[in-house]
Order: sequence, then C-alpha cells, then structure tokens
Amino acid sequence: MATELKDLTKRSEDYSKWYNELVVKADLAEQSDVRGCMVIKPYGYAIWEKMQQNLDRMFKETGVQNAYFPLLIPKSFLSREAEHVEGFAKECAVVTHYRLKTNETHDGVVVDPAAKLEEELIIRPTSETIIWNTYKNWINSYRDLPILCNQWCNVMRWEMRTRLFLRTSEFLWQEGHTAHATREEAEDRAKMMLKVYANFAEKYMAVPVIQGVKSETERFAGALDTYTIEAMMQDGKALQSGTSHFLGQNFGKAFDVTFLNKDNKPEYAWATSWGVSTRLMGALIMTHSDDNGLVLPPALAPIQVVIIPIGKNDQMPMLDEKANAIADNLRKMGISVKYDNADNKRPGFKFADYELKGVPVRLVLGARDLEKGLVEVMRRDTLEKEILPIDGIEQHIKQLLDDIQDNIYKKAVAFRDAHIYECDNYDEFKERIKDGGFFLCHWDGTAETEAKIKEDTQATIRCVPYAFEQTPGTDMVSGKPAVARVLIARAY
RNA sequence: CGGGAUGUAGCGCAGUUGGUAGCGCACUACGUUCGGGACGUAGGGGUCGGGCGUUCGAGUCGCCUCAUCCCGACCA
Repeated sequence: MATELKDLTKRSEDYSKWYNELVVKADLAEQSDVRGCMVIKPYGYAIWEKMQQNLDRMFKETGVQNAYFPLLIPKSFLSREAEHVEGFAKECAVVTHYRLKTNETHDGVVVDPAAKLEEELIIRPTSETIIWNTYKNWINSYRDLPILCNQWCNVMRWEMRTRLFLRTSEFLWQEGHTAHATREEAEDRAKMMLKVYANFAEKYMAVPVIQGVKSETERFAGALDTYTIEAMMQDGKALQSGTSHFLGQNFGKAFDVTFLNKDNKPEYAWATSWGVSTRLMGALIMTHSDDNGLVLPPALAPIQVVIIPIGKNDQMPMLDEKANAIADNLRKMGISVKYDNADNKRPGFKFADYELKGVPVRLVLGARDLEKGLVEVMRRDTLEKEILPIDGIEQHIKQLLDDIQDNIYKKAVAFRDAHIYECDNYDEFKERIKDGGFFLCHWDGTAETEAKIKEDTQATIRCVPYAFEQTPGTDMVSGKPAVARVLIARAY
C-alpha cells in the first residue's frame, strides 16, 4: 500500500484520491454505508478527542460553560429568522413520522402513515434557533447576561458531495452560543473566540491560519459579521477551519429575547455563535502529511512514541524488559508510548505502518545495539535517524517532541508564505490562480466583482485579513477604487 | 437537480464471440523467517446491486430500477 501512496504526488489531480486513501490507510475513518456519512475509527477519534480536550479547556478559560440542547428542532423555529432559514433550508433532513410497522408480507418494516407528525422536526443543521428559543426563558434582566454556552454535538447538513472529514452529511463539532447585553460585548466575544481558534490551530495543530472577516456573500446565514480562520492546504487551496459570528440582535428579535437594562428599559439581547468541526481533522491531515503518510503534531498525537524491538525469539525477554523500562520512564513524563512487540509482523512492516499513522517518534531497540547500550531514534517529520545512548534518552525525546511540534509549524508557515502573492492584474490572476495559492488583491467591495471572480476562476474571497496592511488601490476586475486587499483563493 | 461513469469475495480488479466464478491483497492453520512493508504449503470466503425479459443456457444481450463515484450548482 505504501507504493500506491508514493506513486501519487501531491498537487496533482489525484490529490483528492491521495487524501482519501491516506485517511483510510492511516486508520482514521472510512465511508459509512449510510449515504454521505463517515465512520470515525478509534485512531482517528483519539486525535479528535485530543482536539476536544484542548479546545474545551481553552473555552473554559474564557468563562464558557458546556450545555446540551435537543437534536430535533421544530420546523417553525427555523422560519423565524428569514436569512437563517434560507441558508440552511436546502440541506435539512426532516423527521416526518414517529413510528414504523411491519409490512404486509411480514419481512420488513414500513413507515406507519398513521404516525405522521403534526409539525415536522428538523435534525439540527446548527442550533441557533432551538438555543435562542431556550434563552428566551433564561433571560429577564441584564443581570442574567452574559450567557456563555457551548455544546459538543453532531449536526446534519444534507450535502450533495461529501468527503471524509472535510464535508460529510453528519459531522461532529462544538457550537458556542452567547447572549450579551451590549453590542460591543457581543462583538468582542465573537472576535475573542476567533482568537482562541487561531491559537489552537497554531499551537496545537501546528497549522498557521489567516484571520479575517468574511464578505457579505460568504457570511453565515443570519449574521452581521462572520470572522474566519483560513488555512492553506498543500495543494494551495484554502480550508475554512473555524468561524465566529456576530449575530447582532437578529436572533434576539426572532425569538423575542428581551431583557431589562440598567435603565429599566426593555432591549433585545445581542448574540454570537462560533464553531469548529471534525473538518479540523482534514486540515491537520492536509497540512502536514507527506508521501509516507500522516505527520501528526506531538501535541495531538494519540501515540507520541512507538518502540519497536528487533531480535531473535530468545532475545525478546531481554528486549521487553528494557523497552518497558524506557516506556515507563517516558510515561512518567506525560508522554504517551506504545511498545509494539507483536510477533506476527516484521519490523519493516511496523516501521512503515507507524509512519503511515504519523507517530512523531520511533525508537528501534535492537539486540545488536542494546549490547552497546544504544537505541535508534527516528523523527517522523524529517525521517532522520540517530543512534543514541539509551542512558538519558527520555530527556532527549521530550526535547525532540517539542522540536517536531515547532518544526512542522515552521514548515507549514514557510510553505504558506511562499504561496501568498499580491496581484493587481486580473489576466495574470486568472492564469496564476490555476496553480493554487492565496492572492491578496484589491477589491471594490461589490458582490458583482466577487461573483465574476468566482465564475471566471472558481476562486472566492476567503476574507478581509486583519494582519496585512490595508493599503488603498484599484480593483483588478472593475478598475474602481478599493480600500484594502482581500484574500482570494480556491477553497474546499 | 443537470453532464459523465461504475456496480463481480472484506478491499482492489479481470472475466474474450453468451457455455463449470477467477486474480492480487487481506483472512485461517502449520513451517521457515525477522535491522525497512518476508516466503512456502494447505485452506475458508460469491443471491456477479435488484427486477423483468431474450435464450437450451446470461456476470456477459435488452428494458426497467436502485446505489455509488467523478465533473458542475450548494456548503463548515
């Protein structure tokens, strides 16, 4: 299977096939028999759990609490906010009945027509509506605010074309929903959560992101502003990795959520929502992987170090003893270790397999080296091997894990920065965008220009980035004046 | 919902003019191996997506149907 992977080069038209094979072969996930859905396998889920733990802690550090709201949303809730319903109506799964019965030939079941629901229920595509319907009962006074809730859950959006982790009909995510007494506080919260996402992506995933604000057409349905983090994949396409929305009073008004302010006057509550999903797994895979398979950042790797013994049968007890001693020491330092002494797989197979799975550090404990008190250490990011004394190896590994985390981040930054271009000529843009990459271009702010770019090149305005200097100029398409450069790219 | 393709073992595929259902990987047992994806021997595993038709005979031909994938539109 390794040969198949090696034969497929990134950035070719086979990139998508390469990605799918990698996800399956690295044992992360597989396509379900259920249309558009995904089975996340234990190894893949272990990575997701690590993401969850860290994100969850970071949320709580900002005062957010976890809660849980229902999966099913009455249809009428969705019609309350006009833009919101328009954005999601086309991809909703609908529950129409609550009972099955055996069929006439008694070899199967059919929907019982007598059990038709008076009002259909929607499987949540996102929970703004049901949560704001609940908040209505929780909020009376400015003293009840802010409410800072997050839920970890699944949502369903009936996507036309799906892809493991990147776009599946059902996906796991967290959605935070906050309610505030003032516009300012809500806007600050939306921006704050985007920063949390950006920190998480860079510090834990080692994925550099560009923070910015979405154009009107790319905005979340029902939001006044959508903030986003955009990451560059190795084929030069953009992946929207997390969003945070300032919802204004739209949901406050739609669900009649009012409170008495300090002046004893009724006012509609201000809202934000923000989420990241299992799509982050896709970002992680597509940012760091190479032709040998996955490359995982140590901060999120379920197995940080694998130890593989090599020796004849009679040497195994000695190797087991030494390996377990090293493993114990590492575990005491908080490092997760797997000792793989399975006797039905040869060492070469294990090497390839753990490389495929992206385990950051591999120790090879051979009978030959052990006599000399040596061990082979390989780092997954560069595939470099060193033979080192076993004595004091634990400290070296701890340092090495930090180095790998740092190195893959820097590598990803360097790759991204090498593929960000400023461009002022539309013909040139149309030609160069075919090779992928991020383009910083002046935009006149109109939806017409945006639509034309999309029609001509499939590229979209990913965001108006914060970090770059906002210099006025001329829109490359319309020739009209533009106040700033925006980030344009093809996206997943 | 438009355009194109594909459904044969768990996965990947072959199957000629219609004539006994095949290959590789994986799996099971035993043996030899074990420092970069081992090898030998012997095994197990199939309503050929489904239905109807043509035929002495259909994986193969015809019609219908279902499903999946790819390219669009939609989207985190």
